[in-house]
Amino acid sequence: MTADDIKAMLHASKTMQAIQSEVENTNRIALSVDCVIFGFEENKLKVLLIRSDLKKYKEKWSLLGDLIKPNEDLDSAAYRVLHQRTGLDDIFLEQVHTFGAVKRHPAGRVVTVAYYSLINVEHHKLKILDNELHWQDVKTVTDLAFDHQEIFDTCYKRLQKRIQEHPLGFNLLPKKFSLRELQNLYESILDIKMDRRNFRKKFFSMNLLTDINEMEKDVPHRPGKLYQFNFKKYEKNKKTWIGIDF
Amino acid sequence: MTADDIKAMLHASKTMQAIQSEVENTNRIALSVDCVIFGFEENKLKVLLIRSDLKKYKEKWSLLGDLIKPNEDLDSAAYRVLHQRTGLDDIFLEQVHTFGAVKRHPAGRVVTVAYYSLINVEHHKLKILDNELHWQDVKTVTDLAFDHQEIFDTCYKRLQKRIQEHPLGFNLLPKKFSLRELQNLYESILDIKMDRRNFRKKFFSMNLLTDINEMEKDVPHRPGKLYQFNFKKYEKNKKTWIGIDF
DNA sequence: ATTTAATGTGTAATATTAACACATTATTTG
DNA sequence: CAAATAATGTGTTAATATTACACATTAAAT
Repeated sequence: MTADDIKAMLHASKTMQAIQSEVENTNRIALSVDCVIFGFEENKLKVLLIRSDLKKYKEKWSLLGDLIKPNEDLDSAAYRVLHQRTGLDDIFLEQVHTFGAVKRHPAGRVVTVAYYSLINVEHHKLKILDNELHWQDVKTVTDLAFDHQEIFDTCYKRLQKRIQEHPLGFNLLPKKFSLRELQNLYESILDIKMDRRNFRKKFFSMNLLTDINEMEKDVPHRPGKLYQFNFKKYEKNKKTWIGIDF
Repeated sequence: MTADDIKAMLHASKTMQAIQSEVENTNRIALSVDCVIFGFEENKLKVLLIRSDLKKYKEKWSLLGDLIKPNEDLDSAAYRVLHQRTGLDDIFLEQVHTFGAVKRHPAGRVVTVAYYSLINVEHHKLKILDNELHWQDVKTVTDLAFDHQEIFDTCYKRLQKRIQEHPLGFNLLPKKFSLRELQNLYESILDIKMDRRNFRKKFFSMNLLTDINEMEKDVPHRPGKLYQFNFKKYEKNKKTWIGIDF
């Protein structure tokens, strides 16, 4: 579509002109993205938080976010925030919900699009030198700044749901992992205990794991086998996942 | 929080000032809501569409939407659009996804928050006098204006998923309905055939239906019993719903 | 009185999920 | 080097949930 096309369209439609005028003038709103960045460390599900900008919220932590630029796609903005903070590309990212209460942010009307992402903590460990940032156990996240607690809760619930429907968990693990690590991951995310035999049976029956004939090293007990995630057969296994009720 | 509090905060934080300035000036974007309004009529799942504003898209249908006002909550904007078009209050509404590609709308940068809603067609039949509006069978929705096809597809998939997890379907039915109507609804939404006996067994076992001791009237065959939806026991039945795989 | 088009009902086979225990192995400790 | 430790690895049975399937019944229409 050329500029002339657009002009022609605009002249052709009164309604359209009205929209155009509104778009240009009064009805614009600041838009941001906020990312709930999950990582798995020390057998705990953690979230990356930053000290709040505002004096009033100085003691509180908040999610990582930024304003969306006028020429930037939503997802690009979310990726930008992630890349800036973690140095990682190619990150799992899912849009969750848009929060737009008029008074949600003290700086004025800011509507925010919330994403969560799953990252492999090992891959970017060196990047968090900044002491404004830290990884926090999700179980202890209770009082974030602004409406970020609500955003976090919503994203965490979404993750809990998704992980029972799709094999997302692998994004949080190193390339090679043991079944214990995998089960710990699920147990941390869902905050439940699972039966080891049934868990193993389930994953093996789904053909998602490739046995790479390596063993764990430097563990103070009998080492377990290491596996890799096998994406190939995933599509065939959409039906049931981990049989956990909420 | 008083105005002075805000002022104090703003002076206290350089970053905050920067945000404030950006919020006020350059980084604002037009925001809209678009609603995929579902209705159930003649045993078909339908969607309410409006003829497109734009000359270029004159032959195409589009979703109902409007710009969000600077002092309006997101959900309020969606409710407003629904109320304006259907005259109904107290409508089932769920936010689905926010679409924000820079070039998604020919009128310039407009980010849109998509909702779907479920309405009882009987309740508002009289309101659609406007010939710019019509109900269209979802099966024939193939070429909407702008990116509305993508929005529609996303919302329809969400509905298909949700209806297997929660008892939303009742929002589309009259207060009293037969099991045939209920099953037709599920079959239309999911675009599958279901076994009648198993369907009935499932719903009865969930204690969601109240037998009101009335029968269908004016049907050209043996009339069925009428039921009402019973919300009371819903929370207890979160686990399984209609056992359909995707 | 017959045809029509639906309602209403139960059981058996299959698949999935849940519960449950013991021998094995590498490491660490005494 | 023997014992203790802390994990891995493995199979079966019971309970539950899902699927497949057929015939008598009823009210209205012809």
